[in-house]
Amino acid sequence: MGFLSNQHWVCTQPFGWLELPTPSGRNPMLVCLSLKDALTSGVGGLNLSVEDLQNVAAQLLTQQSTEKIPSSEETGSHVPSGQAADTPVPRKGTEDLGKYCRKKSGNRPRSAPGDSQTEVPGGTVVPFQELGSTKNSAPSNQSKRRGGWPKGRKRKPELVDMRPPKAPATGYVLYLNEKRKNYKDLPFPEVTKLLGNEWSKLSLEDKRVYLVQAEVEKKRYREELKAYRQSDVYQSYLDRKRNKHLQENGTEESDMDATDEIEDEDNEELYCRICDQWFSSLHNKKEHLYGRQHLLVNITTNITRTGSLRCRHLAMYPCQGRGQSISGEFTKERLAAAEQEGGSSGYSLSTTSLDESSLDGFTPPGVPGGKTRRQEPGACPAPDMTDSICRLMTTYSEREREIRSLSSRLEQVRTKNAELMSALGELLAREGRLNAQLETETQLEVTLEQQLLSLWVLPTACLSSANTS
DNA sequence: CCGGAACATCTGATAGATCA
DNA sequence: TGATCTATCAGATGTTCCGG
Repeated sequence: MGFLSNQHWVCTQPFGWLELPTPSGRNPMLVCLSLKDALTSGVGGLNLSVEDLQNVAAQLLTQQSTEKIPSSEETGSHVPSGQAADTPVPRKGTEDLGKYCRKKSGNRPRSAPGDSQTEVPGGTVVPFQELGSTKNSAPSNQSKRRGGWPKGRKRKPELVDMRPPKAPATGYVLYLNEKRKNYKDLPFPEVTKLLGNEWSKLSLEDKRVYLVQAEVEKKRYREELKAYRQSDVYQSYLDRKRNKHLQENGTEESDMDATDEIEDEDNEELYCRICDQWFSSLHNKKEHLYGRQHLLVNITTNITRTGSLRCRHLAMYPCQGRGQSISGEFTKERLAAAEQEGGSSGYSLSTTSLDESSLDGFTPPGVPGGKTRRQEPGACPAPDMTDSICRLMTTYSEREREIRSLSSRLEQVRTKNAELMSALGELLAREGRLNAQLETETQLEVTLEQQLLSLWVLPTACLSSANTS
């Protein structure tokens, strides 16, 4: 959603506040616009110039980089005054939302899709509770306390002969393990906070090392789990359990657990071609598709192709979209449909979502079947648009470099500032000490002068008495 | 379908249960 | 009774499951 300010359109989704220059002559009314819409509904459809599009992208970049810099207040904000000055509700699909939810509810939120790791199912699905972990056997109303072993807990696992395989560590955990050594003197929660912060600031490229390791871990786990489930020990345990359930409830319990799905999970449906990531469920993948990370990857990796396709489209149908509502919501259904389409046609979601698919609803008069347009041969090259896209990309990278160098400069200045402040503190302390010393010595001087004076009194008295005698 | 709860990973200290 | 074992706690991230 967005609104029209004096000079700018301000929109909040999907990247937060985003300012667009107000096109001249546009009716100043409430306008619903997201960046995705701006991009997907076409420059022509929005009546936006190429410069406008560049502005949008530049702002997107700035905002993206701003979020990477810790002290965002110093880099300026797109949030209008009075808006969310204290604790704004983070957007869905961002890591901040996770922190917000945790803070608010004191509980753990769902994963942030944008930060999804390449997790594959089977991670924590062993029937742990039933098999032996005693964690869940604790009374639910038991108040939390530090340490100790609550009464009523079982001490030994039911399956002592064979333990289920250890669940695989995620990329984040692997990162924690490696970096934790560097902070041995800090308490555990402090280190976790620190490293959690670092992890969320890490680029995808930097995370990749750990994610790959996590993937190996996961494969190991899946193999071990499979072996575990096929073991005699486990089978006999299942039999015992089934019999027990039969005796207690009169019905046979299904021994199906999540590990049964292991064989089926290597499924293309769970793979995101754009981000090269696997997901453990369609649900997780869907969450990822709506997330910022996915969209940003889309934009950066496909904008060139998108530009050429779009300009081809616009060149063919120059009037398309003019005067249309720009509030076209980029619905989840459309995203999902676009992704499906991408799967079947070889196009990625990004390609479809950012160009053709989003225009499908705008079939120009007299052109039946919008989708057939994209196969239209002999489209015009529209070189000016391509140039603009190239310029946009250049601006993109220049801004990023600039922001990076400014960030590092800021860091240096801060360090220097801290050093100066510390030196100033020392000097002030020294000044205080010297002042105190001066005062002491002044007092001493006065005392000495008095003593000297009193010493002079005796000889003078003696001399005067001798003279008189 | 969505949101929330539960639980997994990591380390190390600690308290309480259990066993010889 | 002492030694040993194990849950719990801290915080962050990620996954899975379940109920509305």
